[in-house]
Amino acid sequence: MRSRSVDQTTQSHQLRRDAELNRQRILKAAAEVFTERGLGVTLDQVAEQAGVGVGTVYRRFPNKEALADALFVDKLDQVRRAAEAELDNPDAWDALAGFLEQAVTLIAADRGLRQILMFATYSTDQIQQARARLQPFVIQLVERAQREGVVRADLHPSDMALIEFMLTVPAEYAWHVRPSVWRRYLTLILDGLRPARAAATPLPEPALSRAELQRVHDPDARTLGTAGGP
Amino acid sequence: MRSRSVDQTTQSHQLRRDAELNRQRILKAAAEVFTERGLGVTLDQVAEQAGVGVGTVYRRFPNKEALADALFVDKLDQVRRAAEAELDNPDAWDALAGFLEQAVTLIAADRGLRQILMFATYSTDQIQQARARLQPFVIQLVERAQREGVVRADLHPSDMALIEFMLTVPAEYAWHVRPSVWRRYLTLILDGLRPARAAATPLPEPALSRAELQRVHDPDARTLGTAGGP
Amino acid sequence: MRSRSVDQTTQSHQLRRDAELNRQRILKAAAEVFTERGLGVTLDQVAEQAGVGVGTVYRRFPNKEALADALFVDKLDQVRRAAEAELDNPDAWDALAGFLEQAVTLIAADRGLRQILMFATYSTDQIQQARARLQPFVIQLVERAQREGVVRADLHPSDMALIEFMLTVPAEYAWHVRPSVWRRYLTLILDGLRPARAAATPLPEPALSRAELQRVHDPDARTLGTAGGP
Amino acid sequence: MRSRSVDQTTQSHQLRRDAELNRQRILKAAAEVFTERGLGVTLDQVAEQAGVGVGTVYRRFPNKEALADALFVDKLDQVRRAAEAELDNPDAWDALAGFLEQAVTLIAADRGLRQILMFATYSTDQIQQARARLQPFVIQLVERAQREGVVRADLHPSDMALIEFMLTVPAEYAWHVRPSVWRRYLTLILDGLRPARAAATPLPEPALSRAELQRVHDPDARTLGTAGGP
DNA sequence: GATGAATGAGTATTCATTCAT
DNA sequence: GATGAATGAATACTCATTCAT
Repeated sequence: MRSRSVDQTTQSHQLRRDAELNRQRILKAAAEVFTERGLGVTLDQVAEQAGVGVGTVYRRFPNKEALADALFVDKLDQVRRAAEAELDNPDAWDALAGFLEQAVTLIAADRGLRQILMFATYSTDQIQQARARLQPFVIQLVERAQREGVVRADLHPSDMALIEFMLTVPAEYAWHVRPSVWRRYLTLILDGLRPARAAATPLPEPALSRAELQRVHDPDARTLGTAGGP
Repeated sequence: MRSRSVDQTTQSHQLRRDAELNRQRILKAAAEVFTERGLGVTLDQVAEQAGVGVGTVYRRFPNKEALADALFVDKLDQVRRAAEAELDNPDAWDALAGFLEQAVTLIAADRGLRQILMFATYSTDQIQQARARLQPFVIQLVERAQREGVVRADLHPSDMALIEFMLTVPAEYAWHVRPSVWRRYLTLILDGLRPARAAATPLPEPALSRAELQRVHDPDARTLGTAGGP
Repeated sequence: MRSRSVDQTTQSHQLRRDAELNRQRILKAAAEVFTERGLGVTLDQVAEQAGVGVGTVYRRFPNKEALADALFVDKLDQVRRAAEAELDNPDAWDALAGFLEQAVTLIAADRGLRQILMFATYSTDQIQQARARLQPFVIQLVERAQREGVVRADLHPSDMALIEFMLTVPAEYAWHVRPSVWRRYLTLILDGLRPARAAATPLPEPALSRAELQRVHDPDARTLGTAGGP
Repeated sequence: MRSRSVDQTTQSHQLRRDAELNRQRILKAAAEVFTERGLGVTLDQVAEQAGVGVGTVYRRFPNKEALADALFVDKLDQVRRAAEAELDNPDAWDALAGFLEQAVTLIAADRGLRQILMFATYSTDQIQQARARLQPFVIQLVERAQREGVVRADLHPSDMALIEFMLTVPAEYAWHVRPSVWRRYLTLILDGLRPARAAATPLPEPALSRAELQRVHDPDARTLGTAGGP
């Protein structure tokens, strides 16, 4: 039935299409408002942005967390595609480094996601599965580099995730003053990942200046109030 | 020192002392509950732990944020003392590395602080001043190491803070399963800080296992709900 | 009877039959879920149990209340049949007592109905009519008993309904610990209905024990929250 | 300290007095709105009636149920006083009957309470204690009557509560058309409580007329919607 | 100064009902 | 007719902050 690809005319499919459309709208809206204003936003705000009623959001996602998880799953799959693509890179080191860069680029662009990384439930089935889909590619990237001796031997594939998360910090921290500063620290870490090296790789970004440090947190965007930590 | 300087009526003296005592009690209580339960606790809880009324907390600190900032200032001063102490270390590299380790140890032990680092206002006068007090020591540590050629030349003193914050991530992330795992990443970064090196320093902690990754977020301790992000 | 009367296109005939089938399905489903979980269930749950969409429920019944009323009408008709049957009982007293017992048995078995009795609209036309259908039989039962002097003279037929409703209370109250305890109070009331009597009829059930009283309300089943009372 | 009765001047007492005053205001308001509109009212509505903020209500009572329980405890204590008073009645039967009448009068006057009787948690400590305070007096009333042979021998003290609850039904049912009709059924039950009797006691109220039956439920006051059953 | 009582805006979530497909 | 997606008003409860005592 579904294999007739383009032409789907049954009524129930019609409905599903509408519903799916709304689901996409909601995810898009959530990505937007989470990115702009962080996880603290109301699902009402998400609904408004999506142009649907709150009830609709709740019909698709049992609660805020589930919505955040869905976004996370989406992003994990994008990261997987990046890993997959880098496997084609003939240079094992470039592949690994390129993967990290792309992964952090994806994550660092999305403020909501950066928070999700710290707060989301990592035990959701959905997330477990997305993680499982990503894992093999990362393992290949790491093991190939180790086989070729271009990365330190004691690096473990699971370190990759932590490194990505760590690089999230400069991105979040300097979001308002210099969002790209995380590349400086990526270079630093990459230098740490080498088994041995003759010289330091020049850091690609200047450090945050004193002035930048002072403007680090945009007062408008901040709120500490009811912040329930993990 | 303070108890002798100015001559005032015993009455007001008493009051000042009481007030200061209360201030200390509140800070101590806040450190405790923030550490145990994160920034999400109510000020009523802080007040209760301190054995004072909420009103008293508000008399000492204009709002919750200011209290968090004060704790941060406290911690910055501890970090300063660590930096100061490491200046006596005859080995410039050991001094720098030792400082980083101590700094992260101080920060990583304190859950509330880890959250403050992501959420607190960094532009408070108090914080600016504490930062200013710390800065010269860090500069000395970095510059001495650079002078002796034991650290990469393009490291900037302000990088140190970002590195500390980054290492906060594995600490926070793996808090329930292996709080010490951040040392693994400290070693990695230290290797990255070297100007050149013949071999990789063995990583001191095993990577998070698959099982640990699954238990990363303690469901009891998590809450996303009204989490107001920065 | 209905299948023969009017001659219509098979089409519309079919539709009517389907519609009636659905109506029955919905009533059955409603009876089931109301009985199991009380009136608090959503109409979505009723629809699901019936295997139809919510929209279909609303096509058959203008709102939740109307559905409840329909169930009540159903039950009233069952009660009517009980009354009708008892008219054949040669003993006027036994007929009256037997009717009460059967009526309460019917009502007490159904949790949703017990709640409907407190909350439903009693002025619906449907209900008025069902009541009207029942009334003559009750009148006969009462008047025969009075004529034979086996029941107090000042009993009014309309008292019967109130007595049934009253007996609903022990049934609802002790639902989790001893659903049959209402028989104790039926006996008590029957003794009160006698014009005169030489002795008390032994009560058929023990009173609720202290332990039973404490378990009266099953914490799992209770909810007060948004309970909209009458 | 407190024994100095009238003159209390310590500050903390001052505050307690205010708080207690508000507590009383809230209880009074709750009794009023519960009585008028049933348990379905919002605590916001209770707060408004009391002239305080919702927060204040929640400061005194953790939730709606606790407030309802508190009212119930209050009422149980009034019932206890009624029982206590009736012990002085030289006629054992009159005492028992008088107690029932007073108890139902107290309960039937309060619509919220009638609902609480069906929905409240009966396992609260507060309620257990209030019940424990009442129990001995009821036992005395029943046992004295049994000793004197004026009540049926198999009546159990715990029956008294159920009888009161049962009589709540006509009160609730006929609330808008004839709130006093429950007396008719009290008489009936009292006749049932006698060990033997020569004649029926004339029922003190006429039965509900057909017209009254039709007006039984005030459409304004009804709501079925989210009614969560017990 | 200290207290803790009071406040009320704010939030996640539910569910009866409507309506486009 | 049937479906189930969409709606959004309504509700219980929290907590940072203020202020009377």
